[in-house]
Amino acid sequence: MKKLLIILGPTAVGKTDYSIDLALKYDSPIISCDSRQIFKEMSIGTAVPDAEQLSRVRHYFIQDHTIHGNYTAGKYELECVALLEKLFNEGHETLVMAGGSGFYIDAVCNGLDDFPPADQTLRSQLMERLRTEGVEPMAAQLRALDPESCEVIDMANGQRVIRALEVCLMTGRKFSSFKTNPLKKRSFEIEKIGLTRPRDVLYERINRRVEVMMEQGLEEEARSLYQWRDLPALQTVGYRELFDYFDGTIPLEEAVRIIQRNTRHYAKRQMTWWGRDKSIEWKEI
RNA sequence: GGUGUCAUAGCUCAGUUGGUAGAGCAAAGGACUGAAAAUCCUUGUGUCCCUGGUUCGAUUCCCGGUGACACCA
Repeated sequence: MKKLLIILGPTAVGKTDYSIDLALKYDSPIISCDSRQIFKEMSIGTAVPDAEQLSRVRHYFIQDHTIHGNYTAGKYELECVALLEKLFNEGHETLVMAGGSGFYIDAVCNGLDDFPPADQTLRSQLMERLRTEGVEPMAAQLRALDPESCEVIDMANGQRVIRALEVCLMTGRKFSSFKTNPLKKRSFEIEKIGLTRPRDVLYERINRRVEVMMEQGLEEEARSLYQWRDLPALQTVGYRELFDYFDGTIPLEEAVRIIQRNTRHYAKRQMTWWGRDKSIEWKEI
């Protein structure tokens, strides 16, 4: 049986080096599963593998999409599963996947339901409403259209309410009616290995890595992307904080400190996401 | 050596006219179906430096320690 070996873990834990060793061992390319390293416009702040690492193993989904294309987990599921099928058909027995985007990993492992993708015009209208009216009126509208959803989704979460509302409005069907949780059958076996480190060690690595990013020129990279700051792809730790600095809202030192803190928070959220996945075999490195 | 000030959460500090305490920052826990590095929810973690005294009761007042800082020698 063909096998997909997934290396996951919080940011800065050391997935890149670990997965390269593993890929060499299995003579596999690395299929990245990272919602930000996928963008070609970003590199320092997303900590993509460096040229030397990329030359040792063929990588997929590293800097091969644009921030202007509103990429989503749904697209990733389609593209990634298609790629996996192709590579397995070419003869690979084991394929190595590595990344920290839990939602993307689950999309590949279990599949997403067949919700319609967002309509950008409607999406921006709803976002504008959220900005001006707040969540409550929109939550009330959703409650009227789809009471079942209100039981399940967090009605204080503007993003979730918008998404559910937009599906209801687009299709005339209840958002909840799409949600059937059918585990999609994959033609390969899946093994998940979670890399972990003691919390204090991980936080130390994160703090240090942010400093290194600054030395490598993160500020310049962010400046070159400043004009696109409103794109979803740029709602990313390491960039937004510098955008605030460019605005003059906060001093540079403060921005760096907040990048470090937000990265720590992000790592913690990743661990929470994986906490309930009992199929992960954890390894302290 | 002398005098003075201070000692409270991980950090910086507030406060209790004596009834065992709260802000900011940091942190912890959780949710998650096409923005997911996003978005949202919840939570105060404490020998109030240590002995002893006064008191029904001391983190608070008093004596004595210890430590830090400042000034004077």
